[in-house]
This record gives sequence, structure tokens and C-alpha cells, in this order.
Amino acid sequence: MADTSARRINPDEEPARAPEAPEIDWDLIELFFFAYRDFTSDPDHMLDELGFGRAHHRVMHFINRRPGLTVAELLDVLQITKQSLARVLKQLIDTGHVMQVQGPRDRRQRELHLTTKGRALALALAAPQSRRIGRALADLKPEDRSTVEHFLKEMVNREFRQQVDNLGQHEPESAEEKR
Amino acid sequence: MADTSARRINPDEEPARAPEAPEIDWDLIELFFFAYRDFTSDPDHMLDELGFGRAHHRVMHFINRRPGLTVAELLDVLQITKQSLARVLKQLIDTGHVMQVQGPRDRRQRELHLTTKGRALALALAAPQSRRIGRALADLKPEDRSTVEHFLKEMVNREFRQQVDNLGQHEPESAEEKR
DNA sequence: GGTTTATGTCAACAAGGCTGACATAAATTT
DNA sequence: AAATTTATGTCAGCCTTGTTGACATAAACC
Repeated sequence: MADTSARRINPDEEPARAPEAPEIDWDLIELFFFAYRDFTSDPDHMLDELGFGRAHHRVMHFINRRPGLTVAELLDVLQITKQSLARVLKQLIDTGHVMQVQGPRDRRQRELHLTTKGRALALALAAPQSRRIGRALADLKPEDRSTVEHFLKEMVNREFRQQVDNLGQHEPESAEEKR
Repeated sequence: MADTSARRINPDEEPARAPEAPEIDWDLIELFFFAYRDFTSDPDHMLDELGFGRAHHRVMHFINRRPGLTVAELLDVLQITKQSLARVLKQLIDTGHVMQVQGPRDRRQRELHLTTKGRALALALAAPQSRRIGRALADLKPEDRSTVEHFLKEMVNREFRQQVDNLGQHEPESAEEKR
């Protein structure tokens, strides 16, 4: 180091002046933080009034996206423990937002589905997020949507790319294995 | 109402088949979730080994970006309560990552600075995130960076745009009146 | 029939949010 | 000068949502 030597105002310790980093993309790091924070804020407020949290939202979202997925599959997507899931899932079932159906092939499995009520809530929660995205894309050229999509997809760990693609369920999108 | 029998095995209820939504951008909603999850995963793992959490990361990040910001300003950016901040901030001070300097104008204020040690950690945490962003932009045209930046910036609530711009430190002013 | 698998559940714990109450020193107002 | 407000710190307790470990049950598999 030894560079801020010239006019040091504070004599005590060295307070590490500016963010003169090697090659860190501070701007996008920070922007991503703010963007996600606000992205989740609308549904968070709605959930609050129902006594639910962000965890409930995630559960409903993925059940809505993959109707009939099993508990194990959901755990896989959410990457949480079954005990964590159990708590919120139980609440969602008790409040009539989610229903379980015994697996047809394997009767140990529980296929998860949203009820009409749950579906309505999932939609209501997604609506402001979708609107926000729409507004964020509005000033851009139509082709830029795929740029954003590509960027976000590449931000995901390779091990989970497939999950992402599967969930999309309509990605003709060529470039997938290019490493 | 009338659907007290939540867990039923026969589909006499409607399990709400497909995500046939009005105009919901499910793909980007979900992609954003996965992207942010993985974006935070690298620093999370590092922090774990130090006995720190994501909260400590955020605090160090913003102190690094705005050396000398006060406690009140930090609370404003993070949007948490001072009691929440106090816990992590105390730990960061005790471990020698953050130091406080009495405000020059107002001696009640505490200007926050990273120490050399804290700065090193902030950099180490940001590095994998920056690399991830770099990789995600690598396949795109150079101009597309500003597309992504624009998208993320628009995702932020209007009330906080200024915060974002200030932190970036290179956004003079823009059309804020539009709603 | 024995083992593995899918799920559920109990109990305890941790991180990191929250609110409310109160303390202190410095700045500001009256 | 005294009273009030402001910036910060701290104590105590609560909530949500993660965690681990242990154990139970039914169904599938071998």
C-alpha cells in the first residue's frame, strides 16, 4: 500500500480512504442489491397483511410453476431443509392455498398443487413484480429483453442452469452448453 | 369457506392446472430469484467461515463505498433499525474491520471507515461477485452493459433512485418526474 | 421380510429482522 | 442558562426462517 501518504487528516489509525479497488464492478454489485431489495418489496408488504412471509411466496411460486411437483423436488429447488419447508407448507395447506395429492405412481409422494385460492394469491403477488419488470424494460429496445434474460441466466450457478431452463419450459434458446 | 377438506385425494376440487396467467412475466421473475440467490452465495460461504453473515457484508460494502458516512446515513441506505445495525456493527468494530471517527462538524456523529483489514475483506467478498458479473456480461456486446445497468436501475423504487445514483457517483440528474 | 425412500414431526438453536424503553453527549432553541 | 432535540448506544424480548438431530410411518424395492 503506502499511497495515501500525502495529506492524512486523521492521525490515529489508517481509515482506508477510497474504494480504489483492483477491478471490482462496484456499481453493478450495488445495483443488483437495490434492485432485488425493491423487487421483493411489493409482495412482501402484501404477504405481511396475510401473516405470511417471503418463504410462503417462494413455495407458492414454484408450485404454481410446476403443478404437481413433489415435496422432494420442491426442496431441491428451494435448497432448504424439509423442516424449514414443513412449517410454511403446513400453514399454506391449513389456510387452503395449497393442496396435496397422493402420487399416482409412487403413493408415498405428495404432489403439490395450488387451490383456486392459492392461485389467486400467487397471481396477486406476482403482478407487481411483473409490472416492475415491464417498466424496467419499457425504455429498452425489444431485443434487449433477451440481453437481460441472458445476463440473469448467466448469473446462476452452472449446477442449477438446468433447473432454470426446465422451469422456463419454453426455451428453444440455443447456446446452452458452451462452457 | 366450504372447502374445509383441504387434503383430499380425489380431484373433486380443482387443483388449478397450469400457470395460465394474464400477463405475468414468470420467467424473469424466477430468473431474478435464482440469479440473486447465486450472486450472494460466494460471499455467504466466505462470511460463514468468519462467523459473519450477509448483514456484515452489506455494512462493509456501504462503508467502503462511502467512507466516512455516519450511522444515520448507513441506516438510511440499509433500511433497517439501529438495533439491528448495532449488533453487526459492534462485531465489525470489535474484530477490527470497521473504525469510527468522531464527526468533525457534529461531534455526536460517528463517521464510519473500514480499516485496512476491513477493506481487504470487503474486496475479497466483492471479487467473486464481480467475476460472476463479468462472466455474465462476457457473451454480450459491450454496449449491453448499459442495458443491464438501465434495467437494474429501473427496478429500484423511485424514492431510492437518488441513493443509487449518488452511490454510483456518476449520474448527474435525470427525468425524475414521470408518474 | 428386511431395507431404503418419501414424507412428517418434535425439539432445540442461530441469524437477523423487529419494537419499546432508556441513557448520554452534543447541538440547537428558547 | 435552561430546556429541548438529535445522534448514537444499549438492554430486553419477540418473530420469521433458516439450521441440525432424532424418530415415526407408509410405501416401494430387493
